[in-house]
Amino acid sequence: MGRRNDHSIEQLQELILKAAEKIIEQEGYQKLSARKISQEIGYTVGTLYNVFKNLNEIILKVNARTLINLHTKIKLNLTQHHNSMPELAKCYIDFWKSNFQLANMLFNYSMPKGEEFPPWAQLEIDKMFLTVSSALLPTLKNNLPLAQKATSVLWAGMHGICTLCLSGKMSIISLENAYSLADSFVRGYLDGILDL
Amino acid sequence: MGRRNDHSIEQLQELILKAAEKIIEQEGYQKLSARKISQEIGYTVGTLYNVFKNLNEIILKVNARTLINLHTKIKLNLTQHHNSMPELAKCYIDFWKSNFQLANMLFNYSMPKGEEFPPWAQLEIDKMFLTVSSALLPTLKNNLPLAQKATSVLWAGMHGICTLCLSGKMSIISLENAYSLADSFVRGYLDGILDL
DNA sequence: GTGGATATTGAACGCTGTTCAATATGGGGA
DNA sequence: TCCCCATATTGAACAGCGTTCAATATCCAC
Repeated sequence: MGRRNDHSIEQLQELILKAAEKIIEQEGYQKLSARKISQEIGYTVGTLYNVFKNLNEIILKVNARTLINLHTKIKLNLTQHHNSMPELAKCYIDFWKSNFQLANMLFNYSMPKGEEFPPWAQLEIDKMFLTVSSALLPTLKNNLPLAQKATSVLWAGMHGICTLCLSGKMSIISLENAYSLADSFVRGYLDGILDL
Repeated sequence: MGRRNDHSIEQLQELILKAAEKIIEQEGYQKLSARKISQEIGYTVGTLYNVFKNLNEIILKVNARTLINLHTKIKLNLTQHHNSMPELAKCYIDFWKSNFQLANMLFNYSMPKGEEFPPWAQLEIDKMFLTVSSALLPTLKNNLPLAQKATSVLWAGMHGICTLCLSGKMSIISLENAYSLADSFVRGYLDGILDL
């Protein structure tokens, strides 16, 4: 068709990422394909590769958006509920519930062999860790190493609960008791490490 | 080539599953392909489809083997260490470390849309749950509902720790402190729920 | 020895990510 | 106003994917 100039590169980026997110939420990230995206935005495959290096880069950018989205929700929840970890756990489950496919991709997508995780992604994750560990610090007698370890454990634990509950792989762990498990986990663990 | 009769169907099954496991451990399950398996075993693709319904079925059978393997290790560990949960946690991490790609597939592979998780897979998982919750029961004052919930939490938590540590996605949660996190988690949580 | 049963093949189909020469067009200069 | 060139856009091409199935080559019973 030749030159069209309907959209700037920035607009195309946004179109592509929005389309990718739509497809992922509808069909899962394994079903995402370059041709589907291009069809969705009314361009052909080639255009995607003018705007992004490849599909991997598109997925990374979508993950970055999901991550920032999650971080924003976490910060809001912490201020609203005065750094309550049980409340944060609920918030985390809610995020997984309403963004299951995107959250799934965020944590399960693995780089093609040879490629390295981009530093900005690590940085964003580290920032989120800092947000949580700071909120946790007062509860744990301002013991910083303990707060960091607890953050890791809480994070990994909530990740496990959400993954297993929402994937439906463990019949015993069903969605309805995700909240109940998370509550038992957060309260039990925080209570336990204060004793030890 | 026509009829060859080098191997019985059972032998072919074993050849295929062994080859699949080899490829998965080397390259990850996303890189598994029918043509790679067939090349590995010295047959052509068509033969795979005489023995198994499709690639999905092969993956499920590999997962079943991994699951049984894990269950065996768990049972052995529980008897060797007198139902110690911290020891079981170590055992679980070790299993993930030495079978990372297979464990990864076991927990992350999701069925093609429309297909349902086979009942025998659910059954095997439930059996493993029972093994752990039975071992946990005496520690928790023979409170069965509590033991079941605790098993779910411990399971999900260990799953999260292993996933995040071994995928290397969280720079803060590194492999070296997987054991340390797991220990804090198991001891802290079990101590905590006895208090609450 | 021969014929039928069947294990094995491999080409074919429609999908995938990615590349890149060809092309059609918007906009600046004359 | 017209034209030309820079370039945004295209779509055919390639290799690889899962899956199917008609053709085939071989084994085994008779």
